[in-house]
Amino acid sequence: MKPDSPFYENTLKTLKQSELFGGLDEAVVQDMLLMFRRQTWLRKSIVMEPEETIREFFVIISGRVKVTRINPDTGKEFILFLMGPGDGFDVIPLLNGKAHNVSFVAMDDLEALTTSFKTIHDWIEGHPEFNRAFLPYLGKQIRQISNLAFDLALHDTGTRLMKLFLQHTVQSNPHPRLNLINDLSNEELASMIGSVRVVVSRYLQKLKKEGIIIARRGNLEIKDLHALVEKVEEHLALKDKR
Amino acid sequence: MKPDSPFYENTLKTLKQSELFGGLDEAVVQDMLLMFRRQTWLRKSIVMEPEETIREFFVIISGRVKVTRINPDTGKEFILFLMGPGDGFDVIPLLNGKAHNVSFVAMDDLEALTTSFKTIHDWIEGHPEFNRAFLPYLGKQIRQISNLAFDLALHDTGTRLMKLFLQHTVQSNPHPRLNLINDLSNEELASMIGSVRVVVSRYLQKLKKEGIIIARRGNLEIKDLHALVEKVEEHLALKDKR
DNA sequence: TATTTTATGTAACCTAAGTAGCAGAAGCGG
DNA sequence: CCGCTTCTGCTACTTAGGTTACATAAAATA
Repeated sequence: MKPDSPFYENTLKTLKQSELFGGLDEAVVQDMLLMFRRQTWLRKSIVMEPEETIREFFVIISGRVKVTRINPDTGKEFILFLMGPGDGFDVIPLLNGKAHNVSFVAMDDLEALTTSFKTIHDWIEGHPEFNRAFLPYLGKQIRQISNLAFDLALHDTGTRLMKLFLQHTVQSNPHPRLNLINDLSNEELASMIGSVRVVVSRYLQKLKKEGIIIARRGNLEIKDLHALVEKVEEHLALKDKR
Repeated sequence: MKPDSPFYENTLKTLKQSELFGGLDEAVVQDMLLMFRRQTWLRKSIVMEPEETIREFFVIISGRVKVTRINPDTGKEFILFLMGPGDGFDVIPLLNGKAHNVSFVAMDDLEALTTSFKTIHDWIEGHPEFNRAFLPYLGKQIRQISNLAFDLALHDTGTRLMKLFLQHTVQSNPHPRLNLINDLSNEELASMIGSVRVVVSRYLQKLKKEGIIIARRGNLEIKDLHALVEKVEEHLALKDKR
């Protein structure tokens, strides 16, 4: 992407705010931008399949991407995590050059930067300072995935759903906001916690009746964050008493 | 550890065979050994708690370590993974310096090298070639954990148990060997797949009756690997037909 | 060897969560 | 505006897998 591109300013701004590139000198980011090209996808289109994970590297400028695997036998989908503006993927094949068995699917109309894997590798070699952001970023992802595994193994579906909400809640006035997941369908929420639509719907009804959340088609809101936090803890505590 | 230590030869040998240090020049490994000290633990003792994960780094010389988290409310334990000789821990706090919410417990009498986090950090800075082994090692762990999460979300308990066996099977004559998990109790197998003892026991009985495994107290063997592989696939395929 | 501890097998029972099916509501595209 | 598709809510039903309990077997310890 060249500095005279109509998208240049906006792209640069997004990168400067990102966790992965925000800490670098602006000059370095500008150098880097020269190696990327801008590309767009429509909502619901597949950005990358497993075999391609060792060819191209992407950085999201706008829109969301889900990282999923599907059980080929039941057709059931599981979303490993969601990514938004500033996130880069796929970082795992960067580590050992082997393809990663997941698909990347656009959840909104998507705008991303893309470049070949080789370019990224060369660039990392030449800019060791990048590791100061890259390694912690990686660390955060590993923790997130481990937590997901623990939750699946140790908590029931209701608890996992509430924890999902808490994880994506950011404080703001007058109501806390639900980052990244506020407009997901019950179906998609279900595939983030390893469950199915009907069950998620059941729990959502309960939470609505208790006045903890507000949920309409495509709009989810935390009404009473305090109660939600308490309910997650209490739920666990109750089990304790048995 | 100094070269005149009675354990020196054996330790060096283990490191040279390990994934993490095997690729380094012997001289470099010898340098590194000077910074570590040897320490031992009894079976079942706690090697490290979450708060300590940013203080010391360990490399296993002999024995196994399980990486676990316990649901404080139900007491249910989940084993994220097992580590054996040559494995190093904890690598995750190395990435971003934050404590990792897991405990490390010795499953056998354990012999490990240990050094301060700072020493490791300094050493990594000074030996960038270490990254050539470290990053792929990290990649392998992330994949393993992701697969665990997918399995928990997408497969039933029986399938997860069989997949656990397959993952730890290494070809050898006359029978395939079950690496790392061949002597685990039903209880421990259960906590590796997010289930409970009774259920694992049920599935083990079935597999025994079908002549696929041999299981006695503290000794698990794959009798018919081919049938096991087939059963995992068939199991999935059956579901498909429904 | 006797005694205690720990692991396993198995049965009866219970419940969370999944399946199937349908009606109504909301949103979308023509 | 109308028809079509996609979501949501809800009911009835099924089932995997968790809980509890106890007897037996194997190992550890005295």
